[in-house]
Amino acid sequence: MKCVTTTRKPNARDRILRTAAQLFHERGYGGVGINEIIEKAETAKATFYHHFPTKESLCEAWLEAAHENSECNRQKLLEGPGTAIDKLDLYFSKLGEYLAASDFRGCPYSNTATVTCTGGGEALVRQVMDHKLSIRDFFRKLAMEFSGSEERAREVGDSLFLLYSGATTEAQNLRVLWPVEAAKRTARELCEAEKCR
Amino acid sequence: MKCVTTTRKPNARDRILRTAAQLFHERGYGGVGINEIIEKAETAKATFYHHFPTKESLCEAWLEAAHENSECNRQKLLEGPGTAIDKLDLYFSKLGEYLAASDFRGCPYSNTATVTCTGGGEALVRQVMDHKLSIRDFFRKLAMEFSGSEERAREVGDSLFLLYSGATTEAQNLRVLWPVEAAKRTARELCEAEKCR
DNA sequence: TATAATACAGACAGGTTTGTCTGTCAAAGA
DNA sequence: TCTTTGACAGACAAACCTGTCTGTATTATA
Repeated sequence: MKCVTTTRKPNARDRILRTAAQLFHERGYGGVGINEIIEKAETAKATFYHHFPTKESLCEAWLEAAHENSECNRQKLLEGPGTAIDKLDLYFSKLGEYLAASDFRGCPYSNTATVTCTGGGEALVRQVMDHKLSIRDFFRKLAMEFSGSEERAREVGDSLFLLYSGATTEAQNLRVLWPVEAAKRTARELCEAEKCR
Repeated sequence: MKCVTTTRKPNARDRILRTAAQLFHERGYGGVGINEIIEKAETAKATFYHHFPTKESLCEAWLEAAHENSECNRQKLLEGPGTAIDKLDLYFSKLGEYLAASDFRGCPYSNTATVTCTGGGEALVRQVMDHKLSIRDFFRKLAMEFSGSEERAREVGDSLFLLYSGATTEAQNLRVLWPVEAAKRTARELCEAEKCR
């Protein structure tokens, strides 16, 4: 029943998903068509629609895979060594590397949300929200390390979350890295101010 | 030569620009076609292309008009009464009202930038940058009021700018107002921390 | 060996998009 | 009065888009 181990060609579904991930990230969900995806993935249209009922379902699969990956990275960072400030520093450094490497394409979720706001896509909207709230939670957990109360940690976590989001957005708009550096610095200042509260 | 005073019908160009502004803001540049614009503006396609050589030029005109308006508002706020903290509070309050009133459509410039990243549009990219840098400057000027040095004002201004951007982005993604409230609170904390530095 | 699943190729439908073009009409100014 | 200008109507082209469909080939498993 399930398509478990049985595949004889290099797996068309994976090729499609990988190709779509790259193209969607580079040019956005609306900027890439099915035809280009299947062409670059070297597959047939019938094969595509065998694995994905619609283009939107491909988008969902892409965002879901990306979300699992990013959440795993945040989890590893949380569980790793170092203080919260160290981890924040590392997180923003990695963010800068990621943005520069992807030619300042910004956050795939935010970018997708701006395109799919109209025309149904309720599942996509939900996915974007879940991802964002997961990142918000990550910063909240970090803030727990140095904030007095849980309530205060929520506040500080939200501050860090906004700095992260703003840095990502404006690095994309301005195609520069200073927003990430500014966010990193502000985050550090925020944490230090919090410790002597 | 110039189209100065002479118009006999209620001015088709204005109608097109006004209609486009509304539709672009509601559904994004890529989500609205020429046909819908001219239909809702009750004009003809030939008239449209008489005033705007391309769809992109219409987008430029839209963003330019919006930029002038928003810059004027910021200037008035800067010149108005009250402390910098008062002005920041007011600014974020107005931002929340704006986002809620426009059904959390976020920043038109950022939204446009995600769509037009590919396919030329060098002028549009420049317009987005100019707008963003103008807002950055606004926060920098506010920070000058309570920051010790000009250098420090630049840093604090950037922090505020990122909070603003993050709040706008995440209010759009999550369709809620708390990011704006969190940004307002963090901005206030930042200012107060700066004063006793 | 037979079956079922996966893959391929590519035509096709029906819709959208931007932009061009032809031609008519009304009114302001020379 | 005549010319110019802006506006109107709408057909049309050419390119895209998503999704359907027919038909064939390969291969693992029952």
